[in-house]
Amino acid sequence: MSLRIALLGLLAAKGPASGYDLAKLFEGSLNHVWQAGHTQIYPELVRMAADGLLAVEAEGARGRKIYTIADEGSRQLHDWLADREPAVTVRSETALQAFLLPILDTDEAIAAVERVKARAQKRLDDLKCLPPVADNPKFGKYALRLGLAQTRATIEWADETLHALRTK
Amino acid sequence: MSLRIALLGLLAAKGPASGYDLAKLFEGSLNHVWQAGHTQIYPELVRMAADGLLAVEAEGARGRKIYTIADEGSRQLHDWLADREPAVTVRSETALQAFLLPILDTDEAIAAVERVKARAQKRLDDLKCLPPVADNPKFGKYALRLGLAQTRATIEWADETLHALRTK
DNA sequence: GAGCGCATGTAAGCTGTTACATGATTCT
DNA sequence: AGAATCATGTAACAGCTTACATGCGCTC
Repeated sequence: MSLRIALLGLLAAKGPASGYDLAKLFEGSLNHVWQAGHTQIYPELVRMAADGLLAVEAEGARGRKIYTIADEGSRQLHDWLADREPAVTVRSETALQAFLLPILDTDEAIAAVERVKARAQKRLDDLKCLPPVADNPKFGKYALRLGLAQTRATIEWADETLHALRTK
Repeated sequence: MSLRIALLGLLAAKGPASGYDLAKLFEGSLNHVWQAGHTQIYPELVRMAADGLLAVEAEGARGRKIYTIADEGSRQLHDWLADREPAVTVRSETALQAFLLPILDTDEAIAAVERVKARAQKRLDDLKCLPPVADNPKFGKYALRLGLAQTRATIEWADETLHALRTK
């Protein structure tokens, strides 16, 4: 379901696009928020068109199809954004490692937390140089700030945890 | 894979337990870190026993099986914790809503962010009264702090975003 | 015309969810 | 005795990943 919303959102932000375009856009903009590869995107677009959420605007060389958002698609996108209570299924390997940290002895635990910190640092850097979505700086702005805030929180947790591990 | 680790970790923390015990423990402790219901846990335990990660210590009334962690299980748990670079597949409906916020007009957007904030607030409260895992306060301590830090970051983001939306 | 990147797709397999099924104990 | 809840499971389906397949268009 959320994959549909993500695709509708990208089409709303960028206008008509092919599956390939959307897959690229996905990677460059939504990646820190939702993930999907082309193998998931292509068939989903077909289903969405069959369900009347998208229209095929044009068909070009080598089967390239340009999709546009249809009225029903806009409607569902808007309704989801305005009404949906977001589901909160957390599945974080990082948090799982944090949970089980006491199983390791101190120096192994320190190494593990250092790894978490390094990753978060890298992510922070990546987020800082994300390009705007379809030259439309509004889109993604709030999600970017949310990502930054949460990543900074992770780094602070790592520092605090390293300190606790080292002074015990 | 991570489900196995979570189950191994709980068995390491708590000692011998049945599938039902583990499902309850999961819900009460790991829920903010990883999710799994009994329909996923029961068959996984059977497979883990078949793979030699667990041993069936006893079989009681109505098919109740008590699992213990086997040496191979301990080994795999330790190796995963010590070596595994945690995968970072983010799939957050909240972040997706944040991403697409500009599609809504201002008052709808404000309402959506208010909802996010209320949920985060509730989660914060829930986290604060989590019981210790199997009377073992070490386990889950670090993950709890990580959850708190990230949830607080979300609340701060919501406040900042509400302010931005209201003064424009 | 050979090689490389572009662009689209299919298929098998794994993970996770929802719905259903069933017998055992405990409570009233 | 009947109802609730404990405890274990199965089956169908939805969502996602990995691996494979293929053909077009451009460049050298």
